[in-house]
Amino acid sequence: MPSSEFPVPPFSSGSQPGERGERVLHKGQQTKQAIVDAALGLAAQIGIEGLSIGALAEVTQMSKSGVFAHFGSREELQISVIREYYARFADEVFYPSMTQPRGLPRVRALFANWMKRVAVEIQSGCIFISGAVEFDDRPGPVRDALASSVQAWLAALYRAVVQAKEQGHLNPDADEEQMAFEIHGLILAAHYEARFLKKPGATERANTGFENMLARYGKPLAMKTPKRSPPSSTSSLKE
Amino acid sequence: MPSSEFPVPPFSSGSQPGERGERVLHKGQQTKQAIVDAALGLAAQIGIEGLSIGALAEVTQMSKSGVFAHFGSREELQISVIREYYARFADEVFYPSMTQPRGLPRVRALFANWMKRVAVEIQSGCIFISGAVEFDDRPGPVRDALASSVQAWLAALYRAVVQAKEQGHLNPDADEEQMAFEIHGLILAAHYEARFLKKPGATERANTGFENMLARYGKPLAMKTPKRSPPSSTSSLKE
DNA sequence: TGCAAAATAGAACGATCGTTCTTTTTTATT
DNA sequence: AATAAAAAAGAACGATCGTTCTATTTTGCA
Repeated sequence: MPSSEFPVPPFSSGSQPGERGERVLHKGQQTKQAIVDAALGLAAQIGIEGLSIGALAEVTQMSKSGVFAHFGSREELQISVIREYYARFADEVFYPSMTQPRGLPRVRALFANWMKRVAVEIQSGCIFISGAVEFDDRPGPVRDALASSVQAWLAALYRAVVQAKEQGHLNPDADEEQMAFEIHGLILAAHYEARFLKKPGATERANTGFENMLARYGKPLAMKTPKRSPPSSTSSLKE
Repeated sequence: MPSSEFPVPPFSSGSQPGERGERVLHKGQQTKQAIVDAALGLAAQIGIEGLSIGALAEVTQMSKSGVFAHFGSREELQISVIREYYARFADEVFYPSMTQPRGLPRVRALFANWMKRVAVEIQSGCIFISGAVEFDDRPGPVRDALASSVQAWLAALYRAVVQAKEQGHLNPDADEEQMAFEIHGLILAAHYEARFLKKPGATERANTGFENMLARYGKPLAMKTPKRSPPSSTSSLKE
């Protein structure tokens, strides 16, 4: 029961064909993957709502109905895109950070990897941000997939902060939820000012803000004397 | 030359009819105002891009062409909405804060009034946020109107922080741009977590973050001895 | 190699979009 | 009250949207 896992993809997935037992890689599934890839790039730029089957057919050099047949509805296409985005986010940000030891190092890694991704998304766009705006007032399965994805990620970040405090890397009165909130704010501000306002130096400001935050919440330097760290039952850095 | 003014509305307004000399209030102008009002409410919910003339005609009980005639194009309608939103933002957040004395009190007022507005926008939506996402990749006059509006506001916030440092209310090595950036992040995080994720307590977290920030950047308590404040040439709180 | 199944294409649907043009109604002024 | 101007309505346009249905092509397996 490894608690370090990124929560099981929080999608009420309608039993995706081909994800279960079958070993044969049918042609349809690989073109479907190609469509999702193209849709992801398109959705990052113009948003999940802006995603149209016609434009997607043009990009993939297919017919509208050919594209459509793989999903059965636009909503299912949108959810597939969110699922793919979620998986990549986990691969690029979450899992690499898990190689770092629990506590502050892992929190730092999560933030650093997140920022590395933000630097790219300043050009390409971030679905978790644009989607939040598009679906904040629009209930339905797409919104649910989006919200549960974001919540899974923010929960993972929060858990890492909690562990940092447990490890004694943070001030005992540090509020973990508050820290996660402020980190989130730094990312959002960087994205806003860089991608929309095209203001330079936004990512550096986010990094500075993160360091400032750690200086505030981190163990005060006066107490930096190495006292015996409480031996964690499950030692080492695995989880 | 009052430098405290919210910058002249940064719109390359094509000489709005009726805004100049004429005293007579023609019927058309007041229905146009009614349309803009309705459009503002609609745009806050579904976004500036989601704004459609058909839906707007339904809300205002008019014909599509009747609505359209007042603007000549959808873009001009969108810009009118942004202009209106900008004016209301100035009236609700900026001008009331200017009654506070220059320095930290005014910065606090700006943030407090901003948060007061955010509390409402969590229900109704914020055009400066949704618009940023919608137009971060879409050049044109609408984007220009939006960006210059946001920049004018952020510049006003920045100026207030600079003044706070000038007044000796902040640490001498406090970075004003960094502070404005972090404040912006707090607002964005509050909006994101409250409006999209429906997580409770987001506005309180933003307030806490603001206080934390002031505790970090503010004058250290040790120096709290009331030294003669440098007499400002233009005394009092007017500007 | 043949043949069923899967994958893709093509055409058409109703709906909505912004916009244009024409006609009718309302307003403001003499 | 008459009249010209302004405001609003109505109808239609081409385009795009998601979706459905049918036909064609491609694939994978016997």
